[in-house]
Amino acid sequence: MPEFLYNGKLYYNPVEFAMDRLGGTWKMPILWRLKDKVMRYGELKKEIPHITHKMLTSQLRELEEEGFITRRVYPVVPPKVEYTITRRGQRAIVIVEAIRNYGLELMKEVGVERQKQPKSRREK
Amino acid sequence: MPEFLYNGKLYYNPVEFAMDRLGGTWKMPILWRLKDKVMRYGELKKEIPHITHKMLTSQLRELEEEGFITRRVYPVVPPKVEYTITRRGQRAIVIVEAIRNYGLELMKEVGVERQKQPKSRREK
DNA sequence: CTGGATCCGATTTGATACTG
DNA sequence: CAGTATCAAATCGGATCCAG
Repeated sequence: MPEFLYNGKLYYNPVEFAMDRLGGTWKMPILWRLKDKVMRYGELKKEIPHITHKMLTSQLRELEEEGFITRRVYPVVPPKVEYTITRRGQRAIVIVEAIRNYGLELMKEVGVERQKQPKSRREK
Repeated sequence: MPEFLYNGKLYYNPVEFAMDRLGGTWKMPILWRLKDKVMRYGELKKEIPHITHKMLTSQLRELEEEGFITRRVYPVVPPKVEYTITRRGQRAIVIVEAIRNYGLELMKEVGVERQKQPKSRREK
């Protein structure tokens, strides 16, 4: 069994190492949004409705630290910050996509019902 | 944004759905061990040295509930229980393998050092 | 040998208030 | 608009004990 240290943390296998970087509820959804476009903080917040402010900022920080996205601050007021996916992030998208497709497959298999949005009351 | 209920829990996207079933520190390593062989509880425990009793049993239960493995009890004393991967589990292995390879790639990229095992003191 | 139950500390997350 | 700080709630994980 491989076993190694990285940034002071002990990992037992490559899966754990990868999941420590991409896992959790929000990192992959965030990366997915940045897949093919630059986005501002507020745009991400709108497109991922249930994420809290705290989680969005903390997950963006971690993704940045690990080199999956870059953060660009424009020195204007009010502040403007753009997030862009990096080459490493693009590589991760391949995995996210595989997991996403697998999730869809699994949902079909177990018969998950998509929530119907009432016609005249769409999510804001 | 899709959004759906399954077993009383709310999910926001397919990635989250998949990760809820395969995520966590131990589920993929367990599945990985069962990839091509039937194993008893004690064998799994030995091959995944750092997992605790509690985590191994709880993760095996969840994998079973979600249909990734089957549990076969032999009515003997002392008890003998075998765990086998299912077709659904085999399908998941494809994903585990993708993540595993990605993890290895990432480790190389960031320069993770594998722990060298001293020649005469191998892990038991 | 396998596994359930309990206790308890550590870690994660959410809500809220405050800032330039 | 974007971000930080703080506190409380919830979840997770490890250690331990008991049981068939």
